[in-house]
Formats: sequence, C-alpha cells, structure tokens
Amino acid sequence: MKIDPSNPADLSAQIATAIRDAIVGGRLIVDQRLPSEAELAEQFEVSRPTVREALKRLAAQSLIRTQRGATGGAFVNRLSFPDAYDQQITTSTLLLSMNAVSFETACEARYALERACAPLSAKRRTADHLANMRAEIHRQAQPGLTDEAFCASDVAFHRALVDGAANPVLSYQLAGAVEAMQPLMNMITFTARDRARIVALHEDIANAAEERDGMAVTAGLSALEAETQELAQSVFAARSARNTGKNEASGLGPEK
Amino acid sequence: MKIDPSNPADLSAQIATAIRDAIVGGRLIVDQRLPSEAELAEQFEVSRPTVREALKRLAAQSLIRTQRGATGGAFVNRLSFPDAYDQQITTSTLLLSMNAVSFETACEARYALERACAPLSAKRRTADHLANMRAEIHRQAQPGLTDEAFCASDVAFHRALVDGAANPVLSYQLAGAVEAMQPLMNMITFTARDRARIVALHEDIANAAEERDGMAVTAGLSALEAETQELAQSVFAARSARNTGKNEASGLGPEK
DNA sequence: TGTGAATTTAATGTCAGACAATTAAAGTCC
DNA sequence: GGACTTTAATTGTCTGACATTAAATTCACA
Repeated sequence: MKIDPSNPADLSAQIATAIRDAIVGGRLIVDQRLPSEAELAEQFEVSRPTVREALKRLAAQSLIRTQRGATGGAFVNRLSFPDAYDQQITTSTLLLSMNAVSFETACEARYALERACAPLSAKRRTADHLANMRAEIHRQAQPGLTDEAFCASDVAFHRALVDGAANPVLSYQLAGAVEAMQPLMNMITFTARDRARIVALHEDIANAAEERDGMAVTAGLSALEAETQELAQSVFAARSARNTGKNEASGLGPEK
Repeated sequence: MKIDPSNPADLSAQIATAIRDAIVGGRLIVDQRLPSEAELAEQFEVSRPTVREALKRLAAQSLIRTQRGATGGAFVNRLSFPDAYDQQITTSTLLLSMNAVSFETACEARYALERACAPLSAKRRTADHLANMRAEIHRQAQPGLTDEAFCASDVAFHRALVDGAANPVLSYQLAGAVEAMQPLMNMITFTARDRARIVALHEDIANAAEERDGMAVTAGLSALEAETQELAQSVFAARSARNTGKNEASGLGPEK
C-alpha cells in the first residue's frame, strides 16, 4: 500500500486513493486503525500536512473517522445507511440542480423507481407503515399548510411506502431519488384543488396497500405521476408566460 | 458565509460544511471562483492549512476543482454524471460489503429497480441499445470466458437495458445498484449449464425488447431474478457445507 | 509596429517545526 | 484498593517558508 509514483502532482489525492483502494479491496477492515499520521508520512515519504489532507478526503466520504488522544488515530469507518443516505441525497440534489435536468425527467425517474417498490411494499408493509401513510395524508388535508410543509409531508408519505418494502437497499436508493426531487417540487405552488386531487390519489394508494394489492399501488403511483407532471407543466407554462418580455426564462433555479 | 462558532472542534469540517451549504443553496454557482486560500483563512480566522483541509474535503466530493497558477484557485465544479456514477458506486459497494447485506436482499433490490426501467426501455430503446445487448449475449455464450468476465458482461448487458430507458437520472441510480452487486456476483462460480440458462433468459429479454413488449421484459427480469437467487442459494449452501467443521462460514467476504 | 521570449506575479502544492488539546494508560499517594 | 496525578501518544492547529505552475506583463528585436 505504499505505491506512490514519482509524479509530483496531487500527492494527497494519490495517498487518499491508495488508502481508499485498500479499504474497498478489503485489505483494511472495519474498525481497523490506520498508522498514525507521522507513520503514514514516513511510509509515503511526504510531510504530515499532506497526509492530513489525504485523510480529510477520506473523512469527507465517511470512509474513516478520527479520534484524538493517546489511543486515538484514524479508523476505518463502517459506512452506515444514514451516512450513505446523506451522501446520496447531496449528490443527487447537486446532480439535478447543476445539469439542467428537467422536472419531467427527474419526475419520471422518481416514479419509475417508486413503482419498483410497490409490489414488495404491498406484500410486506406492516400496520406501522400504513399508519404513517394515513397520518401524512391527514396532515396534507389540513388547510393552513404551507407549500413546503405539504411537500415535506409528501416525501414522508412516499418514504413510508418505500420503507414498507422492508429492503434497506431499496430504501437507500429511493431516499436519494425522492429527496433530491424536493427542491424541484418546492418550486410548485399548490392550489387547494391540486392538493385535494393529490390527497385523493394518496388515499387510493394507501387503500391499495391496505388491501395488499400491488397492482393497484402501482396504478395509483402512475396516476400520481401523471397528475404531478400535468400540474408542473401548467405551473411552468404560466410562469414562463408571465416572464415573457421581462427576462429570459432560466428554466430552473429558485427565485427567492 | 462566515459562520464559525467558537466551538474549537473540527474547524476544517465546519468550514467545509459552510462552503458546501453555500454551493447547495445556490449562493455559489457553477464555475464561480472561491476566494484564495489566504483570503478564506482570513475570513474564517484560521490558518491556511485548516482552509486547505476543508477544501480537500470538498474536492473529495467533486464539489470543487482547483487550478494552480496566477489565475488559479478553487472553482465550484459542475457535478457531472460520470462523477456522480463513481461516487454512487463506491458508496453502494461499501455499504453492501460493510453491513452484511445478504445476497438475497441486494439481488432483490437490484432487480426491483431494474424492472422499473423495463417499460420505458421497451418503449424507447434504440437499435444501438439492442445491438449492445445482443453483443453481450454473444460474448456470454463463448466457452472460454472466466467467471469475472462473464459477470462483467452481465453488467454490460443490464447497463444497455437500463440506458435504453433514455433517462439519465434512472441510469445514474441504476449504475450504483447494478455495479455494487458485482463483488457479490463474483463470489459465484457458474457452471456451463448455469450460463446456458442465464444466456437463454437474456435472449428472452432482448427479444422482448426488440418487440417493445414491456411486460415481457419485466417478466424476463423476474425470471432472471429467480434463477439468480436459486443459483446463489445453492452455491452458498454448498460452500457452507464444505466449510462445516473447518472454519466458521464468514457469510460474505472474498476468499482469494 | 508587431511578435516572441523573458520576467513578474499570484495562486496552489509541499515541507519543517512547533505548540495546543485531548485522551488513555501508567504511576503514586493515602 | 481506590482516587488522584503524571505521562505519553495522537490529532488539531499555527507559522513561515519554499517549490511549482500558469497567466499576465514587459521588453528586446526585427
């Protein structure tokens, strides 16, 4: 693990890669302690700040954790599901916002993935999952809700549906897809009538889940996707019409 | 963006978070240049090495890139799809290997997600996608292939199927799920008969895609999942039987 | 005047050495 | 034997310096 070509460019990146490969390749296992910074500096024949920069890169990816003190050091970190959630959400959110991904594309992907969970969720959902879905539906029907709160409840509803599949890997994958959509969803303003239709569709889905009817859940999600796409289209059309002549429609981007 | 509580712990992490929030929140936009390290050090009232550690954290997540020279500096990076792929694959691979996720769970998640693309892929796949699938099938049927090469071709086949959906967000999500499975798949040894069955199922899927029959693609994927699960089960059963009395079955972990 | 080479300049990359802060273990005293 | 003190090891941070890079500028020369 002491490969370091004479290429004197980005030493810290090379060191980080070497250690990362050792972790991914299983030569460093969970909770194992890495050599101290001084020892690593000696091994790689670089200075301690350079080693530290490499370790910070790994820490940023939750690959290691550090502990101070006598028996401290850098330890290979067990990548937990919550850590992985966070990374996935950050990555997905930035990916969508920086690459001019259209609402349509993101929405299609989100619902396609969610339909993947529908049969499993219908089969395995517990009473708890169903209760969570019902609770979110109830919240969404309250009149005073802000658009942000409505969207957040929407995410929570779908989260409950996905978690019903009882497959942590699926939940992890979907968390990114659903949450990354939220900034896009927050651009939409919901009229009372829009909300009523969405709540009705949510009720259809919850009922289907209660009946353990996977096909019906899938159908409900498809209907919800169509409704969402239509709603978004009308909102964006109205917005771009309003902006015509004022300033070029920027496509996306919040306009606080 | 100069929030820095007096909490004197992990200054570089705090600074990284502050800058990351500025990027995610849109206060720093793509290709915008950050202040120089010296200026950041002054703003945050820390030393330059501390600032550098923070910047390396961000660089590890592909949030910034740095350039040397007179007009150099740190620039907000456009997170590209390939960059996002890589991060997702690394994260997913580690998540699976470090959390004792069973083959069964991972496999189920993978095929569930893949089925999500099936209808779209059947509808939108081009002749190119189909040709890629056929080419991989042809490769898989060759006798001299190693297990690793067979698995790699399997990934390529499914990649072509997923890309057929023509939704980059879906492709991005699936890349992680499919590629992260590869280390688990590589633990399986395929007999000639196993391969023949898999190739036959791949042909069914390709034929269904050719006919643009989404339902048939979905059914083919389900059949493939069942086949894979069964195969894995028998391999693991045989392996654990062989190991009984020798050493405790470790569940996962490569044994090169 | 125009062009190409040399110089300057501003920035990151790296290094060396030092001190502060923290924490566990070893040692000491009652 | 238990509570307190000391010690040692390690990470966190700072200072100052030099090396390297690449763009901008200057300047000589045709």
